[in-house]
Amino acid sequence: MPQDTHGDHEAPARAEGFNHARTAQSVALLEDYTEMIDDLIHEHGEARLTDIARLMGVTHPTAAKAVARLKREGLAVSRPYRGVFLTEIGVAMAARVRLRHRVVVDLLVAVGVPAEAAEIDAEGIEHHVSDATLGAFEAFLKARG
Amino acid sequence: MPQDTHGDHEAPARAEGFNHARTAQSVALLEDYTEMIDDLIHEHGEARLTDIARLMGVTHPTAAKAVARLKREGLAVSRPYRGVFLTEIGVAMAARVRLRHRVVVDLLVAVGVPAEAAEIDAEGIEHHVSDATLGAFEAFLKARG
DNA sequence: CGCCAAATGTAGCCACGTCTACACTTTTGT
DNA sequence: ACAAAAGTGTAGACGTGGCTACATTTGGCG
Ligand SMILES: [Mn+2]
Ligand SMILES: [Mn+2]
Ligand SMILES: [Mn+2]
Ligand SMILES: [Mn+2]
Repeated sequence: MPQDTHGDHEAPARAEGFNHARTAQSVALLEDYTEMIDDLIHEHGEARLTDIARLMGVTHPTAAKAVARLKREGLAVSRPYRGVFLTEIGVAMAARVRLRHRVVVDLLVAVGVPAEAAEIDAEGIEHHVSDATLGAFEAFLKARG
Repeated sequence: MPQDTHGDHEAPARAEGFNHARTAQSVALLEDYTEMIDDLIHEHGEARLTDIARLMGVTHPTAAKAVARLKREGLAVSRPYRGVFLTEIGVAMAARVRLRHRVVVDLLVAVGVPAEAAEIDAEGIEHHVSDATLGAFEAFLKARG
């Protein structure tokens, strides 16, 4: 993972995209989990670890470690054997991530990608869409009606 | 990384996108390095480890490990203290990856993303673009002239 | 030719994300 | 109320991708 001691100090222009991609990847997991937890809370009133794990397609210890990282980074809170909840920051991230996810799917569909492929690919693509790109996507979609 | 023992055996539909993204990420590094090595060979006749490292934005031991993985997976060959070369499979991957990279950048630009952001974001996005999506991108671009 | 700088190899550290296996707690059902 | 089932915690293993530090080889140059 991007242990990111610094690394960027004199990277050639060519390397910029790679460094960005590495950074994006390191937050992708946080984004997916916060969005998922937010979804579960809205749908079932709480986010149980088992449900998180099942829907993320991982085993429960993997989800537990992810939640531990969310807590460490101030995005979530939880007490032993109880559900997981998002902090204010976590909720904000979830909202941002959900919007971007939807925009990406819509953009893909708008340019002709089949809905099913759009959903699947968007799950990975979304984490690499910068604000500039997101803005362009929104403008493109708006100009389409 | 996707240690992928199997995992997918009874994943709910919701998890499919996440599993795909994890798999894509596990080959992203191979794709970027093969493309870079191919670039260097075309530009300088050979791909030296130091150049690979510098252009990828990592230290040379990191690049060395990546090359070791490329060799292990049958994508590259090299002898100690000499340059790195791609196998037939490696060359094929590089060609495929380069095409997809270009199509992604073109698509982004076509929908209004600034060129600079398009280049940077494409470096991450490309690895999550399925064949179906790539085909749709190409069709969209063609229909634009 | 021989030396020195640059390139490459290698060892070893760390953080992460995944898993299995097992321990413990909570909930459920009779 | 208690036993069984389900959920959760935790330890430990593994592969990966970063890094630093140091050893070795190559190659160019005086
Ligand atoms: Mn995602
Ligand atoms: Mn998403
Ligand atoms: Mn890339
Ligand atoms: Mn690329």
